[in-house]
Amino acid sequence: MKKKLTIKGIAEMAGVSSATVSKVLNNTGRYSEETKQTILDLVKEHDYRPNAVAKSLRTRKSKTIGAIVPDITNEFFSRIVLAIENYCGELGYSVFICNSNESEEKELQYFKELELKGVDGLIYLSASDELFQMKTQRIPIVCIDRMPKFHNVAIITSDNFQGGMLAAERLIEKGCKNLLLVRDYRDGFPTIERVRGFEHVLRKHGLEFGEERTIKVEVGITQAKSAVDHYLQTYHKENALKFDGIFATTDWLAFGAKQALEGYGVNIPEQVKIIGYDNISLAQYTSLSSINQDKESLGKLAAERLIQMIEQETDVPSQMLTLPVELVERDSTR
Amino acid sequence: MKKKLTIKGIAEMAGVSSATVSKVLNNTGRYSEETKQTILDLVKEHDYRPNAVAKSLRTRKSKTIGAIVPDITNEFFSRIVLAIENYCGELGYSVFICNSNESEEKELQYFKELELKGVDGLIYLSASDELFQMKTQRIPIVCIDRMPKFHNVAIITSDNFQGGMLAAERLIEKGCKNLLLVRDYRDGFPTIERVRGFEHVLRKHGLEFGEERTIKVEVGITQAKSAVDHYLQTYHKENALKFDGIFATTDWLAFGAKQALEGYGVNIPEQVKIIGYDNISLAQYTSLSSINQDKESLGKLAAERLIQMIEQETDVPSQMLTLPVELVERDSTR
DNA sequence: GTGAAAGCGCTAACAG
DNA sequence: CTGTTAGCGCTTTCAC
Repeated sequence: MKKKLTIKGIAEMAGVSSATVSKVLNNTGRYSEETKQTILDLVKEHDYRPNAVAKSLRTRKSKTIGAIVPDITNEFFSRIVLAIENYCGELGYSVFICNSNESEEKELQYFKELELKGVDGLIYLSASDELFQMKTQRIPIVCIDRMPKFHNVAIITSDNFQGGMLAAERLIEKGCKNLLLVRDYRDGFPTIERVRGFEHVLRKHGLEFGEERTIKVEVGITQAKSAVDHYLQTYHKENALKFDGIFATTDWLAFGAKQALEGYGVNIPEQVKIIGYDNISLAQYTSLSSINQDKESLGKLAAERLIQMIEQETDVPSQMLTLPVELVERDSTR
Repeated sequence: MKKKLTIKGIAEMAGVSSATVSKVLNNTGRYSEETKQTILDLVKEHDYRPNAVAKSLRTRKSKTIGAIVPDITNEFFSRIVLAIENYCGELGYSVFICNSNESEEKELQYFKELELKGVDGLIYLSASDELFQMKTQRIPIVCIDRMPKFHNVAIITSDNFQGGMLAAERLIEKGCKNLLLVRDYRDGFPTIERVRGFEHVLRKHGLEFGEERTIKVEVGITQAKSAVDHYLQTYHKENALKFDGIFATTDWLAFGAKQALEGYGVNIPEQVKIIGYDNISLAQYTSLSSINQDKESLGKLAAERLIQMIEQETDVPSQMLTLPVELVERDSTR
C-alpha cells in the first residue's frame, strides 16, 4: 500500500514548493509556463488529485450542497432532485440528499448536520409551509415550493394558482356542472394556491361550493390506497353521483379517485371527468389529464440560483421566481 | 456576525486546553468528572458542534458514504436508496447520491470525485454487470445486484433465479401453454438470472422456446412507451395471438405489454396472463402480479454491511448475501 | 488528569 | 516568477 500522493509529493518531484503547485492547479498567482508544464505532466502521470477535505478546511468551501426532500420515492420529488444533481454535477458540486419525511424535526436535524459537514448551500423542497427559524443562518438557501417567513432565501415555485385555474376552466369548458375537489388533508402552500385558483374560476362562472364538495384525503404513495378508501366511503354515503368533474391536487389522488369510480362502474370521462396535478408518469400511463409542473426546470433553476448565491458571496435580496404550468390533456377529460 | 465557535473557544471558557475538550467530546483518554461537566455544560449552552471537515481531515474518516444509482427516478432504486439513507442517518452517516444513468464513464467519474471528498465507503446499485477495475481501491464497497469481478467487495442481491422460477411455475399452474418473455435489451446480471430461472422451469415441464418467443425491449421509465411500441410492432407482425402468458423482467415492461394488449382488445387475464418483476407501486395500482423484491432490506442490509466494513477496518473476504423473493398475485394472473 | 506540540493536506499572504 | 510561513479546526502522542 503505497503512500497517498499529496501536493507536497508533486512539489518535490517538480523541484518547486507546494505553493507553486497549488497556484498552477488553481490558476491563481503567477508561474512560468515551463514549471506549469512540468507540474501538469507530473499530475497527469501520477493521477494526482488534490484532497478535497483539506482544501475544504482551508477555503471554507466544500463544493457540496444539501437537498432536503420530503420523499425521494415520490416521482415528483425525485425528478426535481435528479435535475438538481445533474446541474450541480456539471459544475463540480456534489449533493447530499436527505429525506425529511415531512418531519420538521428531521429537517432541523439535517440542517445542523449538513452545516457541520460544510455544505456551501441548501435546497429545501417541501409541500409544507412551516419552516424553522434559523437565527444563525450563514449559508445560502433556496426553497422550492415553499414560502419561508424569513429573508435571505431565494424561492422557486411553479404557478399553482394558475394550475388550479386551468383545471377549473377545462372542466367547465367540457360541460361539467358539479365539481368535486379532492385535496391533501394538510394545507401546504402549493395546495392552497391550487385550490384558490380553482375556486376563483368557479366563482367567475357563478359556481360555488362548500366543504361538502371538498374531500380531504391522505396523500403520498404509501397512503394512496387509504385515499381511495376514504373517497369510496364518502361517495358511498352520498349514495348518488353528485358530481361530474373532479380536480385532484395530486396525480396520486386523481388516480385514487379514478379507481374508486371504476370500482363503482362509473364511466370516465363520460360520466365524470378527472384532472390531476404534477403530471408524473403515473398520469401519463393511466391516461389521466394533469397539470404539468416543469420538474426539470424547477430543479435546475434552484441549483443554478443557489450556486450563483454561493459563488457571488453577496447577500441577494429574497427573490421569488414562478414557473408557468400547463394542462396536459388525456383520456380522462376527452 | 459573531465568530464561529471552535474547540479552542470552549477550551478557553472552561479554562482547559483544547486537547482536554477533544477528549471528553470523544470519550477518549482521561479527564476528571468535574471538567467533563464544565465542558459539557458549555457545549450545550453555546450549542457548540465540532467542525466535521477538520475532524475528517485529521482522522481520515468522514462519516459519509456515496451511493451510485442508475436512476433515482425509478421507484425500485429510490426505495433502496431511501432505505440506505434511513439506516445511515441513524448512525450519523450522510450519503451522497449520484445518478450514473447507467454510464460507466459517469460511474468512474463519480467514484473519483467521491473518493476525493473523503467518503468512507461506497454502495453501487446497478442492473449492469460491468464494473470498472479500480486498482487502488482503498475504501470498502458493497454492490447491490451486480457481480463485480474483483475482490474485497460485499454483494447483496435478491434471488433472481428463484424469481424467474416462481413466475414460470405460476403461469404454468394457471394453465398457460405458450409463454412469452419480455426482457430488457441489455443482459444485466439480474435479468440473466431471472431468465435462467424462468427457462429452467419451462424445460422441466417440457416446454421449450427460442428467440422468437423472447422480445427484447428498451427499459426505464422514459423508454416505457417505446417498449410498448416495440412490442406492438412485433405482436402485429405475428398477426395472431401466439401466447397466453407473459413474464416481463420488469414491472414497467409488464405494464407496457399490458397496455399493448389492451390496445388490441385482448382480455387480461382471460386470454393472456402477465407477471412482472420488482413489485413497485405501478404494479400494485395497475393490478399486475409481480415478483416482489424486498427493496427495504436490500438497502438496509447493504448499508449495514458497509458500515460494518468501515468501522471494523478489517479486510472482510468478498461475501455474497442473497435475499428471497416472493410472488405477489394480482388480477393479471387470477 | 492535563497540556504542549505536531500535523492531516491544502491555500493565502507576503517576501524575496 | 517562486518560496517561506502561517494557519483552517481538530486529534493524538508524549511528557508532566
